[in-house]
Amino acid sequence: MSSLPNELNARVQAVAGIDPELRPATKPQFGHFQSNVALRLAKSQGQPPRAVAQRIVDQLDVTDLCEPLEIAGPGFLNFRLRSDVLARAVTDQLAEPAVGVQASSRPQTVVIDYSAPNVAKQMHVGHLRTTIIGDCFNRVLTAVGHRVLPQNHIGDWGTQFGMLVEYVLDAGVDASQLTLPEAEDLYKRGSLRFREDPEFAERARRRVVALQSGDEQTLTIWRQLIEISLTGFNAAYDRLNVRLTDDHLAGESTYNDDLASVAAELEAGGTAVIDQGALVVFVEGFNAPMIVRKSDGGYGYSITDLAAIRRRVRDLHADRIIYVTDARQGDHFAQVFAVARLAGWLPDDVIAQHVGYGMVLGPDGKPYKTREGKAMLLADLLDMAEEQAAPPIALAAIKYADLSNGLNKDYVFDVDRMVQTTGNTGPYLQYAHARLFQVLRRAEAEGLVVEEKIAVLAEPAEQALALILTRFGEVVAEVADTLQPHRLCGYLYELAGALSVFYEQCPVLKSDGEIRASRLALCTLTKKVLASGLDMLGIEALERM
RNA sequence: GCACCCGUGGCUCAACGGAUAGAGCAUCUGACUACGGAUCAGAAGGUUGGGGGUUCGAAUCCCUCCGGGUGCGCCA
Repeated sequence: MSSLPNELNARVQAVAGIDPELRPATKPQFGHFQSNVALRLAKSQGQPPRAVAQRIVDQLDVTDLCEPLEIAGPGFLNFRLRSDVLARAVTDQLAEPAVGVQASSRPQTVVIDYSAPNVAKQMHVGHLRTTIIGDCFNRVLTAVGHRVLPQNHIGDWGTQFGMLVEYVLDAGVDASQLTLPEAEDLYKRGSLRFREDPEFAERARRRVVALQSGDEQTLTIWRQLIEISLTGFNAAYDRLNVRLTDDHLAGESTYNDDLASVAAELEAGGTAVIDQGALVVFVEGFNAPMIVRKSDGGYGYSITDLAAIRRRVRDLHADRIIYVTDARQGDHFAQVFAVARLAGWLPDDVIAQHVGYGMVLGPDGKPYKTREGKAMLLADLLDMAEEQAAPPIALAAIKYADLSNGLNKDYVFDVDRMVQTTGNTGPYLQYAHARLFQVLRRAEAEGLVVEEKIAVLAEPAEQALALILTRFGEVVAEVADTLQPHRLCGYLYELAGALSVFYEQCPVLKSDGEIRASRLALCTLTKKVLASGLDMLGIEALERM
């Protein structure tokens, strides 16, 4: 079924001839929806905007949906829905299991590449963002009916593992018994020794060869390092309450066996050429070529991304591939996509997009570092927040702070601000939900039957709330399309605000009859929409706080 | 040198080319012993970094300058 705004939009379009671009009214006195269609038509029709507007109003019959139309200002059309129409809309919405979220008319297979921590290293601030954002995309896209395939492209391959394995053997430790922080410590000590001890460096290089040629002892230690890293990662994912599991692992090593054929295919097709001893692809618009194979015969980092694209399209049948990484990798991915298109691995009908996020800044407005200048650990950030609030609230605070700003912007990690229960914060939304839960629980305890019908919508506060509720589906669809979670955040915040006003002005339990029944149903719908929206953000809708 | 991102009240952020640029925090004033006051109502606070241009209309698009950040062959 089409939503009310869509229905209205279509009817106005039928009369006006162009898309009226119906939008929620910017102010209450402008009604519920506004259109500037007359302003846009005025020039081509050679008439004053208000005259054009009048002509549209004369020809338009929407009396079954709206109050009489108004022409305002320079020629805006203002629409106000009839309260019975609005009441029916929210009643219908309440009856839907998805409370207004529509399944996409064109379901896709969507690969989302996110999180991607490095083996033998703990997760840090950067991983916090990619993991939270990727998880949100996963939830939103799943909610609108797409088949989502998360891909955790962990850093489990590369020359550094030669060094690490060699150091583990030297130190005589049992890699299977390490914790992740201990492994990271070994990694750091190994790197140091690699730089200072030429003899060790030479052995480490030979160890890389052993790893690549499948030496059993080397592989065993390598696998143990991965295993203990996964234990650490999964603990972090549990704590973050994100949906990533081992099923979504597809680390760099996954594509190892593909690299030779990727390089060969590029070279055979003439896409890649030898330049200064390296196999590279020159792409128009980039001032440096993409390195496919280095002059020493090793592969560059981009080739793994190419191999991954090839598989994601060929084997996973992706219609859309989304990369959630640091904004600084924007150029890199633009180039990888361009090469993949040239090579034919990324057909025109498959969307590939890089969603770059900004940095997390410390209180000083600079990239968040520890006192020693290292990247802040993810676990430490969570600890800081949990000093200020209970874990589910602290987590909501962090996630909401991350998702409620434009993704491409840097943001300041200010714990005190994020855990506030007032203003545009995660806890404020949780509070709104908990309040509703309590009201409904009391209603139940008092033996009130919560009817699933909103019959009366007389008060402005009720109407305002109902109107916002009906917009839920389109907001979710928009976020699925534009990948801008802050729009969903803004919507939910607006909803919670309208709820507070309603709650203040319209007694629920203290009213009675049809009014009470309607208000209880309105509360039920609001609670469901809040819970659904919060869930898409990866935030737990608490019943009590 | 080339490219990308950002610049909006004291602070943190919104605004799909449309009406008087919206919220929150902080500040000030209020709200029935209050269905959860972890709330709500109100006040004050703006030349949207500067300057040009396009448009009936620009925070938004174009040009230019300033300021901050980032990326640009063999690290990922």
